[in-house]
Amino acid sequence: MAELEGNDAFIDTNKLIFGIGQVQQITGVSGRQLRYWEEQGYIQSISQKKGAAREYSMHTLFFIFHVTRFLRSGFTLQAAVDRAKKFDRQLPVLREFLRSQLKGVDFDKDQSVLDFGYVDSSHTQRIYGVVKDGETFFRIENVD
DNA sequence: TTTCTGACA
DNA sequence: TGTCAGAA
Repeated sequence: MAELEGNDAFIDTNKLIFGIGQVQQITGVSGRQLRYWEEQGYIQSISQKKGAAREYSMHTLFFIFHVTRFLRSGFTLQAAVDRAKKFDRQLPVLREFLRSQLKGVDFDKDQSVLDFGYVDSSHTQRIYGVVKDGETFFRIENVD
């Protein structure tokens, strides 16, 4: 089982800035909408002063992307934003859990196996997450 | 050329 | 929300 490398970031994602034109191309949201959403307080641009060109953080870009997904699902703008915010709060938790609990990933011919380590402190069982044929499920195995 | 604000449909 | 005008 290969060990997972440390998660030290090589790129400071906080320095990845996007202009409104780039956001339009990437998310498909029009500049008119982006300005309106900001005016309504749904999104924020980096220090939006006077007539200066707006700049968006990568985090905001992701947020906008998620809002559009919920909009396509039929939610109102307000509801889509609420959903996106909720999703945003979940990400750090998911990342923390995976970073600390995922021990490694094995790739077999017909399946991928995620090693989540021991089930408890007794270290008698190990739990795996399996991805096979488009399905996902857990598997617990006794440790020799 | 791109973006900004304001305004009209 | 799209689009247009006039100004950075």
